[in-house]
Amino acid sequence: MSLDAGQAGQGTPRKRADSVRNEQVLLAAAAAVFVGSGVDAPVREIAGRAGVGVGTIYRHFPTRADLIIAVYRHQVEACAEAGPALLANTESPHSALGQWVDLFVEFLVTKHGLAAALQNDRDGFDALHTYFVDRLVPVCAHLLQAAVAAGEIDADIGAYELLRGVGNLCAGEGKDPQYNADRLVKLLIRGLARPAPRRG
Amino acid sequence: MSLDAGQAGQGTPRKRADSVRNEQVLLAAAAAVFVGSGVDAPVREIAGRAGVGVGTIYRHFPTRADLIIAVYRHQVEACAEAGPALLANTESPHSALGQWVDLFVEFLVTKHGLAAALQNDRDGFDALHTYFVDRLVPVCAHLLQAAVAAGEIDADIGAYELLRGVGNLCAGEGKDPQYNADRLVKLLIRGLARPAPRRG
DNA sequence: TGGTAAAGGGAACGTCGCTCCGTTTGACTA
DNA sequence: TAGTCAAACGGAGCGACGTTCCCTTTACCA
Repeated sequence: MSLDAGQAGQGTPRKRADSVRNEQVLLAAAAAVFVGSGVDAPVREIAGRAGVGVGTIYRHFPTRADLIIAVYRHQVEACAEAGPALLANTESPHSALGQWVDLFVEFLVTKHGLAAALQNDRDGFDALHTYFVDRLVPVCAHLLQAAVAAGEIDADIGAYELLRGVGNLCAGEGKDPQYNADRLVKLLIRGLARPAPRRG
Repeated sequence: MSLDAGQAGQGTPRKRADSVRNEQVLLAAAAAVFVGSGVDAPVREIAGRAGVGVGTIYRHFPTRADLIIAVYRHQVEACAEAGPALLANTESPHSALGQWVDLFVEFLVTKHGLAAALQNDRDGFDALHTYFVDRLVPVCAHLLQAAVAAGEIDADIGAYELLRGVGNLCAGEGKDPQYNADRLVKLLIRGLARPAPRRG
């Protein structure tokens, strides 16, 4: 096994600054391209958007699966961190929940691509899936809780249940032009809202 | 819908002889290549095996889905016709059943490829699927019946059930090197056999 | 048997994933 | 601060692919 990584700060911080910067840029570019063109998007498109050469991509992510996995973890993390941030910056918790679910839906594109890319590696996929569940369910639960506390929604749905439902709504998205998952998800979230007290 | 095909023999038999011959050759070649290299096999490989140019393939089957559908129908038909033939030419009906299931398994490669190629067209796929069931279940039932009549197997399994079971055993075949569907199918068929009467 | 439209064949084009290697650059040392 | 050097970069280039285009061949009918 190689302990070469230079984060423990033994004597020499190995990673060059431009390298770590490019890795971040690549993850962001790949995420955007996946959402726009699917996970089968050409490598050159990702490189172009990131403003780097294709060689750089292959240096950081030797296989397409490596790239997808990295984007996936990156997005799980970003999605998880966005939850509390949205809650803090948005007046209504229910609205924050809606915005957060939008992020979640975008991210599902990568997740579904991941499943296709890891057909061979059931174990690897399962590991990433439990990571995904463990990381995001609490965030969603937190948002739900806040909305309940604010009296905006009822407390009759669980976080896992909601995420699972949204995920299922997005299954097969993009295949059938008749089917628009986004719209259905929006409706679902709107349906969570407690009816406003009648005025009169 | 186009009724252009020239089989009703109005005035002029439109189709040229070499055209129909090449179409048959192409279907056979494509079927063989699909089994050997999967449904994503290069067009040139199919053309090469058929001994024709790539242009000829595109003339007959403008899209890959067209080709796969045609191979699929062709194989369903061939598989259906092979049932009675095997029964007539093989001493033991149970053995005939085994050989027939081998054909069926080969054919499943195309069927699974079909599902992938027709993601957009759920209706088209469903139509082909019911065609497949309607055509092959009776053939399988006939083989089972013969084996039962010969006292080689028990009558406790239905044709649909058996085909479904074989189909499920073959799901995901080729992805995981640990998993060999062929072997399991063989075991399943062998398991149908009635134990030979004890001697002694 | 000759004319003709259908069918065939395959070179050629554009795109893709991926590699390879000359060039650039960040980081460490003297 | 200047010099050194390995790590990182970029993109031309390779081989393989799907698809098209057009010239050649051929089966059919009068």
